[in-house]
Amino acid sequence: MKAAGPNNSRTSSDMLQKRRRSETAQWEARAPAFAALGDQTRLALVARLSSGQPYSISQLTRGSRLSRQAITKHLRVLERAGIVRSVRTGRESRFEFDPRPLADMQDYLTRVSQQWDQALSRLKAFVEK
Amino acid sequence: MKAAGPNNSRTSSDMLQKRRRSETAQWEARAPAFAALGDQTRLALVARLSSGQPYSISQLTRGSRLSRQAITKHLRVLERAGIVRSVRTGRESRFEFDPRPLADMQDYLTRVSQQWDQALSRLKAFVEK
DNA sequence: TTTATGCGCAACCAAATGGTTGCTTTTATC
DNA sequence: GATAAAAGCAACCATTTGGTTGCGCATAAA
Repeated sequence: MKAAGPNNSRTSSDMLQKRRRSETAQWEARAPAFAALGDQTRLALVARLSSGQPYSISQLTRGSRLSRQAITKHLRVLERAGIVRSVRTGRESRFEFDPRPLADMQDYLTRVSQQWDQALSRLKAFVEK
Repeated sequence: MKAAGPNNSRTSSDMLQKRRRSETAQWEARAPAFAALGDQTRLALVARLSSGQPYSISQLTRGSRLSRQAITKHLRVLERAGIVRSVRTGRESRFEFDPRPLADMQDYLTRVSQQWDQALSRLKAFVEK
């Protein structure tokens, strides 16, 4: 949160690091989505909303031991991450699921897993040669 | 963080909620893994480590503008989530990737997505009838 | 038109997070 | 044995997070 200080010996080769940074640029955007799912309550909310039906805040609160405002805060976190949309109808605001950020996360995970699998098979090929 | 207070009207039907809670028990365990990836720096670290090679803390620090201790803290977060293991060899401790928690996360995401897809196709079938 | 329900806003709080700095310890290297 | 490198430990700090409470405002229901 503070700015970077010294102690870092930033003087070394910078080209490779720049390249690595531009490669990672895509991933870093997914961090908020992962963070949004980094909480039990939110995981449960998403699971519930993925059933297709939209739910009002009060409805979602009735299923939990937390206060309405706590649930509201969690929903806003999910909303900022784009995982959920709120539509106000009458006096209640209903939340509905949006699967798109989830696909991005899937993407990251499979990419990482594939890279790992490839590394493993390279190792295996080398050992078995 | 505090305990739950009143304001919650916990007096209503409890059977369904208990059922829902036992269903969600599996997911909630995944929250720490999601949280561990909920940070740019950690996403980049994981991507780097998934190449198969283990890296020492200093090596990983050289690729970043943060201090060594900051990187260390991030690595410990990943380690607590089981995404990464540290093996001390000589004076350096090398971190290596462990893909298993990632598979669990994949599992959650595909489950949720599938539930969503099923809901969509039910809706479609209903409309097209 | 009262009354009840659903929600938003704001203040407040404790704990967790993400970062720094300084110092010590352990292990290589000269 | 002296020096340098890698890592650990601990204190400190500001900000974020996850929760509460109280109150006011719309909107629906009696």
